[in-house]
Amino acid sequence: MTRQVSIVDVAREARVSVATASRILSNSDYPVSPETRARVLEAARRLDYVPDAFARALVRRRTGIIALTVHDIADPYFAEIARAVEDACQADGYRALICSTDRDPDKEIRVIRSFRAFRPDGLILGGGCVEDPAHVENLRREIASLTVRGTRVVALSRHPTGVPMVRVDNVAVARAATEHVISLGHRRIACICGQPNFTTSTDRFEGYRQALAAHDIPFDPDLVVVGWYTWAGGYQAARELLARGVDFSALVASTDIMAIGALVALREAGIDVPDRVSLVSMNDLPIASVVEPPLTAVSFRGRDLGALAVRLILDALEGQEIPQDTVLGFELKVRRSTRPLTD
Amino acid sequence: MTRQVSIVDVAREARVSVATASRILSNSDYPVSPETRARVLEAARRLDYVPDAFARALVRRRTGIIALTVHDIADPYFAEIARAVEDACQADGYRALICSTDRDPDKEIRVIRSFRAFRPDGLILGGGCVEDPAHVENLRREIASLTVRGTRVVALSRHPTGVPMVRVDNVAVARAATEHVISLGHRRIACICGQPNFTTSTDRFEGYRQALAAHDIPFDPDLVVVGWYTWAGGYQAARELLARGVDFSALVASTDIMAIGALVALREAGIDVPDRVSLVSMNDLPIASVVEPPLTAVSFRGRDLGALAVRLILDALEGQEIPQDTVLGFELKVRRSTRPLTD
DNA sequence: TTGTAGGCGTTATCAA
DNA sequence: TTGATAACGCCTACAA
Repeated sequence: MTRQVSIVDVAREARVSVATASRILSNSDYPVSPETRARVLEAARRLDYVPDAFARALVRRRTGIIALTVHDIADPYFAEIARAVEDACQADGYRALICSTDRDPDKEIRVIRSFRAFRPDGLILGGGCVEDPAHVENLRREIASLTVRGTRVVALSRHPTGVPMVRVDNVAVARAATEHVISLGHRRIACICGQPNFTTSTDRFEGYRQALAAHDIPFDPDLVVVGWYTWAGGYQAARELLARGVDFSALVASTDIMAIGALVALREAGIDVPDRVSLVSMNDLPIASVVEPPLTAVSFRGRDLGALAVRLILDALEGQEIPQDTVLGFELKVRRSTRPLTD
Repeated sequence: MTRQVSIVDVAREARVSVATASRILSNSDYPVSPETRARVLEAARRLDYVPDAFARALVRRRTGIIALTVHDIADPYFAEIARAVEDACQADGYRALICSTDRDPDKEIRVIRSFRAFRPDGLILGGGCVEDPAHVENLRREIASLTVRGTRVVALSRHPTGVPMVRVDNVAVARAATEHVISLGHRRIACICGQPNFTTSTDRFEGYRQALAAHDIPFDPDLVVVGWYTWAGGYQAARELLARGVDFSALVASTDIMAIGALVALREAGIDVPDRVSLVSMNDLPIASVVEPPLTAVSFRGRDLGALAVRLILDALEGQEIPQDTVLGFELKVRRSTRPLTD
């Protein structure tokens, strides 16, 4: 294990001072003669020199790192976001540092705290936020100590901590999904929600309620069931719903993944989608259009959220003012999992 | 934007020297009196001190970073691996630095090169490798310059660069998949392969051929079709196969994702799975058991690969010798997408 | 048990 | 246009 080749080696090899070598190798705009430049570049190439990001960060007070928290990188929704963030970072010479929080408030705090050691230039909070005042306060404090050091923070969902947001309006998303089945004549509309207390869950539940209210459909708590944001969660939730023996002709699922789980449960129970139950979901991940039947879904692009968040962080780093709340659009994609209510 | 709180501040606050503060804060085993320790810890807490990972890495010559290349973090297979790597890292105080290469050799080189700036303690090559001699040589060189500096490298697939591997035997995996349908009486067995020249693709294709040969089934190139490792790739490939008008009663897909794409294409063409065509895939991601019909698949856990790779890297960092080739097992999961050949 | 001081690789400030 | 040199924040001999 040899010592790494440093700028000192390059300077010596090119017979210039470290200062000169640095000016060239860090492509500063400091004037330097073409011959020296060529000599240094050549020396660096010959020695296969790669600047040390750590040493550089130490003096520049810029790390080139954008940290990203997600609930679970193995969840396709967050994987997409991560990919978008990664791409946007790469395009600007930044690196993404990704960590999963498992929707665990304590872990979220730990993760962000451990990010602090890396003095990231930016932090993107990818997942929804637990709406517990104590947690929000902890989070706020943790974020503040990053902000103070210059880290720009952006959240990809409604966020009670007050950080700038890039997001979709999840209330509107869920309302659109619910109104779609209402427009098809459905009145007994069940709903699979995510775990309560998360911004995303409460917003989507709220959208469901708003849609019902807007059409004078009485709210029936028996039609609402809660589950984890996984396909197993959707499966379980649908089973619970069926076990209740309540009557419903449409089902609004909070995410594609849960919808797919619910689809399996319905199929197992011999309930045809869409003949007996219309199923509508949200997100519209690629998988949603591949299952049978392809899912009607309110579609929005997680990719765009991630990419834009990076964009805003880079802008902020340049000193620009960034908007407090950027709300992206969505679109209903009608496929074969929903149909008009008959009989 | 204030200056970050450094160990100097903590030392001053606790009225000790920086050295003493460091000894406590870096939990070295250097003896230090309980009172001083308490005072320093308290000061650190009060000041909300978090050691600077960059400064620390600079002097320790350990960064606590394990880099990971994947073909695409948004591909569920790699997302699982990433998650496993992340978890294993976190458990030991390491951080994962993840980058997608898009199966582009040039990008792979660029990514690894850019990793070098971070002097990672470990590098995991998550995806299959292009078997082009020139690329392998470039890769080998890039890897060598990391190794020289102490980075431990592990690949998660057969790797012509000679780095230690943690992998499944993809030849055997594909053979098992193919032999399963053979055992069901199928003889006209089509195959959807990944892009050629990748270790994974060639291995799985080889396994398919071996199985045929072992059962005296003639190899028919018309039954082999190539596609991208995406569901769209599987869809296209299946369409191409159908367009050829060749007769087949079983289809071996190289991955679950491709199998799902193929399933859609078959369904669109009015071909029932498994009644008219038996479909078998490899990997067995969660989604494989959720589609209709649930897929028969050769199952192995990407999670295990990732977790073990981290384990080996940490061992190597401790000075242990690590095995050159660790081959993990697999298992055939028979579900409803395959059935005996009738008539 | 504690403190002093040198150095990790880089950039930036100042002089030349 | 170039070159010394002092930081950046931390750890670790070596001294006390």
